Amino acid sequence: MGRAPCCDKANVKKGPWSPEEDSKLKEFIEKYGTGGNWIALPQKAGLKRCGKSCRLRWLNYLRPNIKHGEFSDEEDRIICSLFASIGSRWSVIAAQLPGRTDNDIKNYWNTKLKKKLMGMHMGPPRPHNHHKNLLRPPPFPSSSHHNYQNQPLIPSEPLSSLYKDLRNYNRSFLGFEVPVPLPPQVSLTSNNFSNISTNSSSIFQTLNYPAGVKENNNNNNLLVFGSEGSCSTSSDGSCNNQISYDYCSRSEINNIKQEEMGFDHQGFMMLNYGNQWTERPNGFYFGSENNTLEFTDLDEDVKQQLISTRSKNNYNNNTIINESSKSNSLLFNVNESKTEDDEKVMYFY
DNA sequence: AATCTTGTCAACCGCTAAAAA
DNA sequence: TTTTTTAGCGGTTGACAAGAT
Repeated sequence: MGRAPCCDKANVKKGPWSPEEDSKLKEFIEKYGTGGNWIALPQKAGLKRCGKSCRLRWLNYLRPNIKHGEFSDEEDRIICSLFASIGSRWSVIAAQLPGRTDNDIKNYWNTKLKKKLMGMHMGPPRPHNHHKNLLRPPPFPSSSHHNYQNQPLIPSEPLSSLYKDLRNYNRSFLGFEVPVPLPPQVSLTSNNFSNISTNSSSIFQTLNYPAGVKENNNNNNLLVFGSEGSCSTSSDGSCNNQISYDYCSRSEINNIKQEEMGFDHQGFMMLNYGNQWTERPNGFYFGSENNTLEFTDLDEDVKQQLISTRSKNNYNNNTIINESSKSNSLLFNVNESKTEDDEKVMYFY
């Protein structure tokens, strides 16, 4: 037989914590610690709460050195960089931000940061009926009681050439062209993945270049970051918002059709140019020139996590790789570059 | 002023891997 | 070895606040 049940589910309090409960929990843990056993703790501390609830309350709110309030630009940058590289692994991201909890970062990303980035790339609404049949409202947030139907999701001028191309395919695409130089001589397999940490300084680049990508110095790559626009709508009207990205060459884009992609896209973008978050010629930017997240700056355990995640994947040519089986995680749609003459284009949806 | 819409965030839910019996 | 629970994680909910109409 297994363990005894943790608590009498019918007899535990739920909902917001009172100040009295908070002080009971805080005092108990400060005096006796958790003892590595959250299940036994509430009874010992005189709380009618589930151990799980106590743990969450302590970790997210009561424990010392928790930072509340505004996130700094530096924190924004780290969150965005890591999210771009590893997706919604909030605990890993939180490990890089002392005093911040995974819950906090998750909430911040979902309610503010995502929109903040979006806002940087969305200009004023176009004239009435312009591209009426093409543009869609933003797909997030997923919460069913929100209604974004009337908000514009239209890029600033000039539209990227890619966007114009894709109009021909009647796709709902919002993206921007950005020069993203490829690192020199990236030629990866799952076996030598770890080698790249010495070749490429930015984790953004380090983790995104698929196997077989060759050197490219024309600085004409595209990185787009955002949400899936096809937005499978459930019965209650909510959307599943999947952040994902694509990598492919421009010649592939010119031939691509919506059905072949499997989904259409709406996106916003962050980019990394010359190993730095940098300004785009038309004026929008994220981060600053001397303010980049280096792979080598990361904790060893984070590096290992990133590497092991990547190593699990199969890098055969022209395969679609799911980075994680969990919902709302990054979806890798990796297409091998065809020739060295192709312009390499990286999309980040 | 009343009502409706949208934003925020603490807390809960459900899943998975690991641990315990 | 099998069964059951726990710990930890990420996704989602819902109460409340703030803003818009």
